[in-house]
Amino acid sequence: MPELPEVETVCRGLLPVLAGRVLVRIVLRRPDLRCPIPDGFGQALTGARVVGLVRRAKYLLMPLARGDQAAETVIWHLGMSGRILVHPPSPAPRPEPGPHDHILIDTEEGLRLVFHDPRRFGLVDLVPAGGDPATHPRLAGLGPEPLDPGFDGPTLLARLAGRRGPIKVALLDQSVVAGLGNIYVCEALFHAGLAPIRPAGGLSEVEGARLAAAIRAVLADAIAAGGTSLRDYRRTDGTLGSFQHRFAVYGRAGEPCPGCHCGAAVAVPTGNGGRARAGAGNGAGAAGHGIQRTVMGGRATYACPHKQR
DNA sequence: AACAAGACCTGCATGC
DNA sequence: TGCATGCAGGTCTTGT
Repeated sequence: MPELPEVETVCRGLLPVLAGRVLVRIVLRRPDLRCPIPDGFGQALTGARVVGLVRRAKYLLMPLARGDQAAETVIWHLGMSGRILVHPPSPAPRPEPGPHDHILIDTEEGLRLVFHDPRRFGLVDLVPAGGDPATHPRLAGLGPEPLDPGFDGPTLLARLAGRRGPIKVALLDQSVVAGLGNIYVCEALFHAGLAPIRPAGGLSEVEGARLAAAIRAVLADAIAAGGTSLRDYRRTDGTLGSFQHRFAVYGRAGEPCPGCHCGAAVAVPTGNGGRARAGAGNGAGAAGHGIQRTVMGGRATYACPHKQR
């Protein structure tokens, strides 16, 4: 689930709550996430102060300090179903953690941070004290941040050069652009008017500029909406994001295209809150108009074949 | 280097 | 109602 906007939303929610807090108690309830929680994780956090919280791609980086000495940096990834929730201090005994609450972190002031991840595709790792997070193996190969001021058409085209596979698949490659996932790739390609099947390295300068702008616009809109909540994602206070109500194509197989309105006369709304049923989208009128679902790179792909070329 | 496919793990919706 | 099946927001590994 969590793509760049969701991780950014979590980051913005956590930062004011956590900055400056001292961590006093760490409970690892389930060590086998996607990767084993590193040895010394609890010791590294216990007694450390949270200096800040930043996002890089879909990762959260939480630098720690001891006194005025920089200490380790915690790396979080939420995988497909991960959440980080904050429970305020409570005089009453806390409820027993649920089966998927894998890491509990208490602060000096009695806040509790809970890392919850049913599918256990998430991970945590540590950057050693004094180390540069950018050189960490999981971060070193990441492409440019699409919301950085320097991200534009030429930057994107340079990353795509030489790739003959579909643009849809290339944009999911975190070494090309960092932070995009299946939802926002579908949405950005729609707004750029580009067919997902187009060879990645074959875009013109104009198309590259359009795509870069569409990526930035979609991400900015999604962040403003607090991210997308389909099933698992929650903000740190447990509330839902709302961008799922603004999808143009994702999960809308069989519905009319919101751009060119093709397929409108024979639309078959999915009526299930935005999640399309597998195989839906075949009844959208003559000549395949309306939003269509295909599978590309093993992932569901939604597009309007009329508007996106 | 680029690409395709499979694996990881669990919960949910659907269909029978 | 209960069971089997397929699908899901991500990333890594393996093989071509």
